[in-house]
Amino acid sequence: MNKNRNDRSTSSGSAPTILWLRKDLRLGDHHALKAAADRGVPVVALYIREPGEDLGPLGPAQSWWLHHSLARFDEDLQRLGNRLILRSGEAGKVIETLIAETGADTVYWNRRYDPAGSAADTRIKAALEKAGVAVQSFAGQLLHEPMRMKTKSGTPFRVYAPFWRAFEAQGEPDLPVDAPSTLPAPAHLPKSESLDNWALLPTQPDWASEFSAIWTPGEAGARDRLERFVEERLKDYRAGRETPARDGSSGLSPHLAMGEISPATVWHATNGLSSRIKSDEIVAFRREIVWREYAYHLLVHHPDLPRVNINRRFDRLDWQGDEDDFRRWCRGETGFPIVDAGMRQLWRHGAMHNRVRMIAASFLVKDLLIDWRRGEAWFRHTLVDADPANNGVNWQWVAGCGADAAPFFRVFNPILQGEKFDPKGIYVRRFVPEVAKLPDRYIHRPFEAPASVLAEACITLGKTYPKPQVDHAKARDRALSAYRSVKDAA
DNA sequence: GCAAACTTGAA
DNA sequence: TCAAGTTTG
Repeated sequence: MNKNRNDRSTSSGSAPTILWLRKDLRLGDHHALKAAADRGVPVVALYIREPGEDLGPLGPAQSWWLHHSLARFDEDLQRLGNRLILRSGEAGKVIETLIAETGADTVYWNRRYDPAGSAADTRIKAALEKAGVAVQSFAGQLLHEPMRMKTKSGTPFRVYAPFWRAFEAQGEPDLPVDAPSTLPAPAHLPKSESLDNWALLPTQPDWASEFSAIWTPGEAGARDRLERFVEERLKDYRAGRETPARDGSSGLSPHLAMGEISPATVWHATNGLSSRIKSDEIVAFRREIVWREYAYHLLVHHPDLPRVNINRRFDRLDWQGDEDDFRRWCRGETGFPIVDAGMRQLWRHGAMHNRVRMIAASFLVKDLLIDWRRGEAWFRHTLVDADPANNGVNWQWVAGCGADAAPFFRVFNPILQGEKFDPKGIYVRRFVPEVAKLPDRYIHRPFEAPASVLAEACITLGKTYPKPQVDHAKARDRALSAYRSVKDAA
């Protein structure tokens, strides 16, 4: 710990390290933070509100999350004897300014992998090094570096299964590193902007009112969520994650998206449990963690994937659907209860059950024939777990224009999917109370219920609950012919 | 160059 | 049963 200090003492004394934090607001398993602590000089912990990311600013749901995450992280830093410094502006300029203010001679950060972010980092690193500042970047947002994995022929993977096998062949991911016990601050802390002035919380305060009942942003909340998941839900993961009413998923995605917990921490929390929990369940969960790795692998090799069809043949697809169609989907007024339940859960909770995401997304793309990019944008706006890689990759998967060669005729039937995965309508009734009194038999198809049943359930279709936006069978045929024409044109 | 394989389906 | 077409080893 003292070695570095002695090395530097002749030139720069105890010039501080700037620790630039991004979507890695945690103390545990944070390689840049650990390395900064180990230097034994004061650390300036910096978070920059940058003007534009690739896809524009964070959506309002994730901005709500960021507000609380920054506040928690500042509290955590205070326990280590430090504070979080907030600044706005173009990152390179902000760091230069802060170097001038503090006399820092070193900048550390954890790498990011979104195309705009990593390109910016490369530029900033070059500029700082030219100015004589030492810059070091660290891994930690992913289990393995996404550019490292290659097929036997040296190309990037396009298909998940072989990617998974190659991932497994790399052996266990590195163990997480511990949080440091102190992180000394400089004698004079640089000025910080005020978090409240950043106005990250929604302007309609009632919008996010339910978020805080469900989510606890911050590292402690993430670790608590992980612990409870491993204790309670992992043993029945495969069935639980397919059952919207039970929601057996881990709920870790927003924490991972903000870097409040590292994937290595999550991975290794599922080690050493084999006596209590079947290995099939653990593998199933790990495969989901590795899907995130795979999404970043694709994003690195297809930097425009959030906007551009990976399979360019789909550029010619003749999308339909008007503003009103789109608005009804956003609001959960499609007339298909499972879709509406999902879209309303999204609005109320900032998240939607995985199975229902597929159903709702398929409905937008196939039944309404609306461009997947509009759905992607809405999800980015409303999801607390919006992730530049996952969101684009999964929308492209649903739309059929992604890296995999899924059959184009796979169209989810919202009625059958509802009956299969929410047979008792528990999930639907929770989010679509106006159909709650329907018997199970009609809960996913109110438009087929006899008049007497509707009357009994106090439903007037078109008034108390919407008529179905499309006839699914016809919509399916329309989608198939649109997709077929793209195929034939090739 | 060939065979096997491919997250999540519908009728 | 149907019905694609590419990726990977």
